[in-house]
Amino acid sequence: MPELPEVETIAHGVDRRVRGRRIEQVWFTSHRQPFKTPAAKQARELEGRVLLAVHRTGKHIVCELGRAGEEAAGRKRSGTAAAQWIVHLGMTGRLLVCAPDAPLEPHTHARLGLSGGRELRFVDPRRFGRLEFRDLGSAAGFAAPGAEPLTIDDGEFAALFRGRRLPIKAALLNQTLLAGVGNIYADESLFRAGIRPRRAAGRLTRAELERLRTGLVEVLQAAIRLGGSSVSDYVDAEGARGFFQLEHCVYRRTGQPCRSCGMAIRRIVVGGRGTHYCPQCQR
DNA sequence: CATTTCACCTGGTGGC
DNA sequence: TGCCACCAGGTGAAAT
Repeated sequence: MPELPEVETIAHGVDRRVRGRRIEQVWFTSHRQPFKTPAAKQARELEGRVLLAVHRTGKHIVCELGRAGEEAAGRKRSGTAAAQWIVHLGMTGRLLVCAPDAPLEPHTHARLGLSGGRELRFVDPRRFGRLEFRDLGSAAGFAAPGAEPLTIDDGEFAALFRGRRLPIKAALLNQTLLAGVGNIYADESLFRAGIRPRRAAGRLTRAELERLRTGLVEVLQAAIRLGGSSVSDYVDAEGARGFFQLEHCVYRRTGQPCRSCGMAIRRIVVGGRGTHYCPQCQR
């Protein structure tokens, strides 16, 4: 479900609600699929640690953790992290902060009981999400392989696609090139830049690449401002929907008139993913 | 190596 | 109402 703007919204919301809290109890209610680190090890490692900060890297949510037994840091200060809990939401994952007596939703795989009486819950019907624990004493901190779309400059952006023959749409989705772009924002940024999704990535002109980077940054920032896109069931850390789906120009608008020229939006398949574009505005 | 396809899961929707 | 095909915000392994 979530791409960069949705993950950013969730990470920020979780951070505000859990920063400085201690993880007092851990329940992992599923023992297959979502655990990149074995469930028992995660449960053992998480218990007693303080949540220092929560932030986004690519599509990953990174929870910075203090040492077990460390003093709760309070809401403002954040000490040096000793470990990380890394959450990837896959297609349908949700990370929620709620009251401990809130009804337990189906497919709740993890519950962290926090000091101050709230719970952090991981819910994921399709189980494409992943939970990982990292001890920073023995492993490096999490780093997404791809570049951050919000901060990369035009030169680096152009270099990502040089010599590549795959469709630009598929290249945008490749997380080892850019971290955080998914199906919605790939389609929306290509519309803003006036570029057909099937164009070979390495064949785009310098001017087109600049329009693409600018369009991508603008669409991601606009989506973050509106709390992300709620296409079906996406909600943020407190269960609120986003509103950027109302601003989509092409994504899931097959057959509807282009907001710019009125021509019917077309749907094709590129790289195995549903892809939407305006045949008039995108060349 | 670069690129494409498919499997992994469950649930919602729309046609008949 | 029921059944079925198709669709889905992601990724990584296997095949080409």
